[in-house]
Amino acid sequence: MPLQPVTRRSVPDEVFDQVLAEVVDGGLAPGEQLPSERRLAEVLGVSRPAVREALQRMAATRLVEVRQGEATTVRDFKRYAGLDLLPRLMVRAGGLDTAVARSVLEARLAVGPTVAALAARRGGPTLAASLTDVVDALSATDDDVERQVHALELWDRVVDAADSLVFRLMFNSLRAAYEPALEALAPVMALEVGQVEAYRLLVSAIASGDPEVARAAADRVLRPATDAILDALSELGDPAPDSAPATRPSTEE
Amino acid sequence: MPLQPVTRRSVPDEVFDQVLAEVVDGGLAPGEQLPSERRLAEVLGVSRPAVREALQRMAATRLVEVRQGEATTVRDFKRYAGLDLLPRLMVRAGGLDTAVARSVLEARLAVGPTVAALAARRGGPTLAASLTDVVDALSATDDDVERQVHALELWDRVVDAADSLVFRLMFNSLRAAYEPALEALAPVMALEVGQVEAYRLLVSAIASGDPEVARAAADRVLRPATDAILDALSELGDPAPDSAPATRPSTEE
DNA sequence: GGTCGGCCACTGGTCTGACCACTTGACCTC
DNA sequence: GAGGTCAAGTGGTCAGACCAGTGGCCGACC
Repeated sequence: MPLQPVTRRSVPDEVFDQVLAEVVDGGLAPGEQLPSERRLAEVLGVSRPAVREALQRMAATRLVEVRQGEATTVRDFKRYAGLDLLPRLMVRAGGLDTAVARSVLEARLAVGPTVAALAARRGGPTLAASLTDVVDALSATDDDVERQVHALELWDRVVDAADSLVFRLMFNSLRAAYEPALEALAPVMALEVGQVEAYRLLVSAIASGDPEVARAAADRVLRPATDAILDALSELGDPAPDSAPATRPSTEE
Repeated sequence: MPLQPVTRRSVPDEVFDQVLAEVVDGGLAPGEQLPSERRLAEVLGVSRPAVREALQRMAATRLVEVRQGEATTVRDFKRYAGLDLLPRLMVRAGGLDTAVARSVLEARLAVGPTVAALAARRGGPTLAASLTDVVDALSATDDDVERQVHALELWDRVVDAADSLVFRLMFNSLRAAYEPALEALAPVMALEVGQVEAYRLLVSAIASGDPEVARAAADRVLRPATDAILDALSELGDPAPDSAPATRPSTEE
């Protein structure tokens, strides 16, 4: 294997990940108190600023609550965490969390057509050409990874055309969860990104300016792969074999 | 006015907000370089760890890119920021951003019915009673703020019943943007949270277990106020009067 | 003259140790 | 017992130092 680039994880990143895992995987229940910054620093063998930086990021993500003079307490992440936490939850305990993957697909199927409809209503005169360019690029390659990249780019432009900040941010969050796994997903996504004709229909539907036609076309693009993967997921049920098992026994106090 | 609780903003918070405003309001374009941490600390009159903490949070939000040995550069927040940034974007430059508010309403109208449909499909036998409790509480008060709180609680439980993490996180993000403005929104939301009957229909539709009926009922709850507010927004157009004008002239380098 | 190499200035990364500000609860006084 | 006081522990902040990369300058070698 050709010399992988060295990944340098910063100390605060490391701390953040450890505490996050503890919170997300249930080692620390909501309401529980974290060790003090000094104590954590001592236990983890790092300086207090490093711990502090990690905890502040946790607080910014609404995963813990920190108040001066009191101990830092764990919040209920399921109730308060934002969509930005999605990437971290996709791969809980060392493997893909199938329940989370399922819900990503559901959300995609629900939101995609709506975005396409908005894009149809609001897209400017140059939109059609812009989208066609991307589909041309998509159809020009046989590589499933490249196709996924082009499909993402297509959706990116559709989202832009929809001119709705919330959908834009949702898309960004979902992409952030999706992109790291892009190569691993190539086999399962091949079905979707291979349907060049469906994409072309979507583009012309959006260009036509009819929201409902665009909505239906988007559904046609997304549904086949969504259904197929959902079926596959429900078949293999809960366990996620293959990958390494959980590695955090949470014996720590 | 009865002695508001003192708000203590931490130094890193303050720095974060300032840099964020600079990035979001366009004072710093994507690709531009931020001053060095030392320089920023000097200019802002705070310590370097404080600046550092703020910049790390900016990086965690994907608003800047920081690499050791190089200057920290601004990223295109519209392309990379996640849904968690929404609260900060709602009130750009001192007033409510109407374009953002519009898009929140659109998203709500698109996602709400889908969530209701999922809840109908997956809700357990105890769901109906749980939802009815909330609607009872909602109908028992005349105060529009309280009603909003109950409506939020209702949606919270519906989202729980939908059993889909992504929608859960979306809801959390949207709520985080919505809750701070809850009191200010009481007048405009009165129309929606006043329709007790529509909520009751929604609950029974979800309880019936028919996804499409639930979807329609949710639409009926959300659409009136959504349309009304969207109309009002498009009438008053771009300018947002009343509130204080922008206060950051971005003359700083 | 061109290129390679090292030096240097500058960036972020991390640590140490200190002090401030706040909360809590025990204790002590009235 | 009610009140205030105080000490201990928490997070908040700072100053200063050093480590670790990056990129450009510049001289030495080919």
